Amino acid sequence: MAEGGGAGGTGSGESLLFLTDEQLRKGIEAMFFAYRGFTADPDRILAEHTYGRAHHRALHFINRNRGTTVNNLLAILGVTKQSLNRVLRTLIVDGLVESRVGSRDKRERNLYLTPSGEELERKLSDAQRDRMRAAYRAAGPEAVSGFRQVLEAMMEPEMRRHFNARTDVDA
Amino acid sequence: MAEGGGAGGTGSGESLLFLTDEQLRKGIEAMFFAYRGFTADPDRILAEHTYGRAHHRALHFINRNRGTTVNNLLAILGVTKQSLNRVLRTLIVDGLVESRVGSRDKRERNLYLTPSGEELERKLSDAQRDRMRAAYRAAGPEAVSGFRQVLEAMMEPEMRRHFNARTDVDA
DNA sequence: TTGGAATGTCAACAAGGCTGACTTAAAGTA
DNA sequence: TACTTTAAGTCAGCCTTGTTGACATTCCAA
Repeated sequence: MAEGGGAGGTGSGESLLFLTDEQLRKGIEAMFFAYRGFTADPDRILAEHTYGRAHHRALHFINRNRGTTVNNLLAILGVTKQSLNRVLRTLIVDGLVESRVGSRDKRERNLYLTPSGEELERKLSDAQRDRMRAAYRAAGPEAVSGFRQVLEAMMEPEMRRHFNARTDVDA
Repeated sequence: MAEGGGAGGTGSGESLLFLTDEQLRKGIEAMFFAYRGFTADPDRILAEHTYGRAHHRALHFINRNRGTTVNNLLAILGVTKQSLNRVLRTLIVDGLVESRVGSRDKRERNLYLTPSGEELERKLSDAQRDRMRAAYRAAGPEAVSGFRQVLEAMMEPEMRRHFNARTDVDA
């Protein structure tokens, strides 16, 4: 199965045969429907807290890049600072995120989750990981590898950089 | 690789070993970053037309299910009728979508793309398929199969039904 | 003929994007 | 030292797209 399906290939593994319009459109729809499933569980939890997806994203990436600066978070999330700031402010006021003045550069703010911030992040993350785990199990390890390869190839180069960047910078 | 990695398995192919917290979190981030890439090209085109993603989705699914009813579209898109109606109205006024009274049931409206609706749909779709094609090529046919399997497993059952439903109902 | 289904519309609201302008503080530089 | 740049935060206003709730119309079917 790995190489020669049968018909098409010239032998160099180009395999253009499966890239039909229909195949590509099905891939597009798969992304659309799957993304809805992907966000469904966290969305339900967030609604109980009057938070939205934007809060989830902030919590997620602060947790993954502890001590990250606002500017770095901006680059990862790809939104304007006004938009992020609105979300960040509520998280800070609600005591889920702590903003510490940078030690090296005092203009910067380093962001951390507080214990209750970690608690909500874990709750959201648990729900999302449960679904991801179930999907991975259903599809099997080989499928997971392919899944990751296609997703990575689909990213904008700038985002791929962030994706592959070392988490847990801390410094 | 498909079966015995080495360590973990009891032999019954459970393969729990790769489902670490880190693996799952990377999968989550991959979905996030990839979805941004997935929508980036159509978004740029839509901005020129003062349309948004909601318009794109409507055009896409009307094109795929020609003659679909509003109710069916509602179920596929998973939004309220008021929300869809706002988008649909602008597309009808702008002459991209035609709404015909149902012949069997005159309460229903069957939706079709007009020639200019098809033109915009194709433009958006071309851009999105180009990226999908590039990702598929970069990852290879086996990866594509895995990609599709994981995405399908991630959908809500209701959405999976729509995903697997026959397109081009027309009737 | 009456009830319910499908559609459409109005109003009001919220989340979360955006732009633009501006302030403050710190750091870098000429 | 004086000027410029950078990081962060804020205010105001706008847009899209989602939500509820109320209500009118049409028309099928019991």
